Amino acid sequence: MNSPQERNGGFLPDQHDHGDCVAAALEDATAVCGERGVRLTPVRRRVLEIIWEGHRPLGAYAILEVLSGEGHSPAPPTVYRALEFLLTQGLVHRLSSLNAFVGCSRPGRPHAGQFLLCTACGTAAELNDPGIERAIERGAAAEGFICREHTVEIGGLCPHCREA
Amino acid sequence: MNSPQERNGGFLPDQHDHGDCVAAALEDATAVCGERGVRLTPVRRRVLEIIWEGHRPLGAYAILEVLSGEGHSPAPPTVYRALEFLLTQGLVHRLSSLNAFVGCSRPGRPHAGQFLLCTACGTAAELNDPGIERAIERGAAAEGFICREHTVEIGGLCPHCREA
DNA sequence: TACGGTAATATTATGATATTACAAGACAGC
DNA sequence: GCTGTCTTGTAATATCATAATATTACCGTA
Repeated sequence: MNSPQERNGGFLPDQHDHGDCVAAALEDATAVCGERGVRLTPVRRRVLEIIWEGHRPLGAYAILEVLSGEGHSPAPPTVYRALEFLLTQGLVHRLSSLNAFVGCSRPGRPHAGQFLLCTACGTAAELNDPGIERAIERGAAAEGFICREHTVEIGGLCPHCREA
Repeated sequence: MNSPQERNGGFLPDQHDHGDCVAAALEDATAVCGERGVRLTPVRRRVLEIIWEGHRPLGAYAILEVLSGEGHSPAPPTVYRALEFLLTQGLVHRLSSLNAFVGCSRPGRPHAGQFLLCTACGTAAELNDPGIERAIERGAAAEGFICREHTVEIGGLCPHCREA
């Protein structure tokens, strides 16, 4: 298995073995939580799994709906709490331009990341591009601004959809 | 007066003549709308003015509240419609990380921009930094992604607040 | 196995943001 | 002044998120 730091955050072929993605993500999450002594409870684990079931960002209420179809119908705060936990642990990212959540492809330590969002098929890819980070840092510094966090979300067409 | 392309989007001194900012923004907006044959109606003009009354992003319901204090109490759709018009004409920007709107310091043609958002005082500055845009373009291209639009919102401390 | 402490979840309600659908009014061009 | 179009008003509702409080599960201790 890949270490958490190396997992592919890019666009994958349609036919990739997605079960592996989910399994690897859960394995990483279990490891990370274990190291930190925090608990990946059933709700948290299931929410993470639901998010990983597609490579596309999912809204909190979509997650809620999946859970409701499983005999277990939590109220919004339960899902939001699970999401908050996963965000804090750096296991998922929140995309503010979509009000949605996506699995982190490089769990281990919280980080900002940059996201490519395909407007045609809805899939997302995560970058952690030092060039972008440097450019932002430099642009901010030129205004005398101290950068603490950033949101970078790029809409467009993924490699699969650009052809269609 | 500055041309629309040249207006300062950065952090201004506290004591700058803010009346001039507002006046200039409205003048630009009037010119831009005139050229395009679209109507800067009283509601639209007033919403733009309210947004420009501070250099900090304002939520739709905050705008609504200001309007309500003026004897004129429109419902949310009126404000959202005015905002949509202003967005379309490139006169304001929407900041998704804040669910708020801020005046565009470079009206004339719609563009994405990058935003520095001070978490201490709430002011915003607009960049249009070719370095950031190039870095994003390059990062996206490396994944085979065609970039159509981007959201870049940077949280941190503005020059005034970094000292306090 | 009872106890107390802590973390997690459930429940209820509400706040905040945004949109839909349709009716009524204002305006420009003829 | 008509006529068609653009704009605004109005009511209802959808969507996203959190507050406040209560309850339950789990853990260590004895």
